[in-house]
Amino acid sequence: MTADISDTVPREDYALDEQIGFRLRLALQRHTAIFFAHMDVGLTQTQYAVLARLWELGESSQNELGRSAAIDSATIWGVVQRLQTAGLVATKAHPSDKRRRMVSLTRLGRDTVDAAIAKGQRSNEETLAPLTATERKSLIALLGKLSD
Amino acid sequence: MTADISDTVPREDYALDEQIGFRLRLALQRHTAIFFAHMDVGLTQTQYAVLARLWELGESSQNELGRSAAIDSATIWGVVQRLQTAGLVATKAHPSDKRRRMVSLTRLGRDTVDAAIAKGQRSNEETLAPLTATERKSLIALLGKLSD
DNA sequence: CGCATACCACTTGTATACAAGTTAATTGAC
DNA sequence: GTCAATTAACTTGTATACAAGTGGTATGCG
Repeated sequence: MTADISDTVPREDYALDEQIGFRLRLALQRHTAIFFAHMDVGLTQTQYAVLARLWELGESSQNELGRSAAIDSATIWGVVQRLQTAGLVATKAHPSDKRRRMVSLTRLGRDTVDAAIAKGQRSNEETLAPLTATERKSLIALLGKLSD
Repeated sequence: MTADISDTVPREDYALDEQIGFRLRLALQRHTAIFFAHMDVGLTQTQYAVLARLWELGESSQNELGRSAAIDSATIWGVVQRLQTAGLVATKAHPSDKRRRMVSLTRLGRDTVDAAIAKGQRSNEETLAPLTATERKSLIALLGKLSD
């Protein structure tokens, strides 16, 4: 009669600090602070992601754009609104599909994202600064496995 | 006269998909979905983190509790309010420091967190399922290096 | 063709997240 | 002991994030 090993493991050690959700939140939190410090143009990470995708994709519908940046349709609506108010994107009706709202970069949006991408890369570098090149690749790969 | 190598790297490859912030957001997003699927008691990740810390720390002041779970004072206020409304925590004045609001688990809160910790661990397992045991340790360690 | 199904934009409601600032209480330097 | 600096709780405002649902539009299948 041996006790189940699980009875001997102090549960409190695993309640929070070793949980992936908490660790991810801490890491993202630190990156968020670094990102804002670099992004003097006033873009949030979400807005940056949308502009970067738009820069890659060219014109696309609002929901399609949201999906490509992992932003649901309720959230992308507000993001596009604010980017439009800021003059960074323009919207127009789709020529044949009346449901679709096509979003594209304005000239100002292109200039902004041109500068922002360099800043995004620098914040990326700073966030990853504690890691070696090998560790960075490893981390990116492991995160990729989690969300693919 | 050779061109700078940086001029030849296609910038778009690094605009978003290879950036740590975006990867962290995707991974956390997937974990959030898994967490909610397991957490049938209606706790959010933040509420879970606060209850788990309270369970570890015992009674503590509101801001102290927030700091221990990496939640700023504006956010912890609302979290504690909602937990109190749900009857999971109780608050009282600090005996000597009139500024402090002491937060503690109620009996219901203890029972809830007892059950929730097991669910949190299962969601942790499911999120990490794509990784081997070695990879899991590696990921946790790398994330730790980013936010320590 | 006609209709069930799916999709798009949008809305509502709840819950973080964080900057910036207010008020009351405490503390440390002198 | 006094006062400047700090801290705790709270407030306001902005920006995600996501569930759930609405209404208009498109589409595929019988």
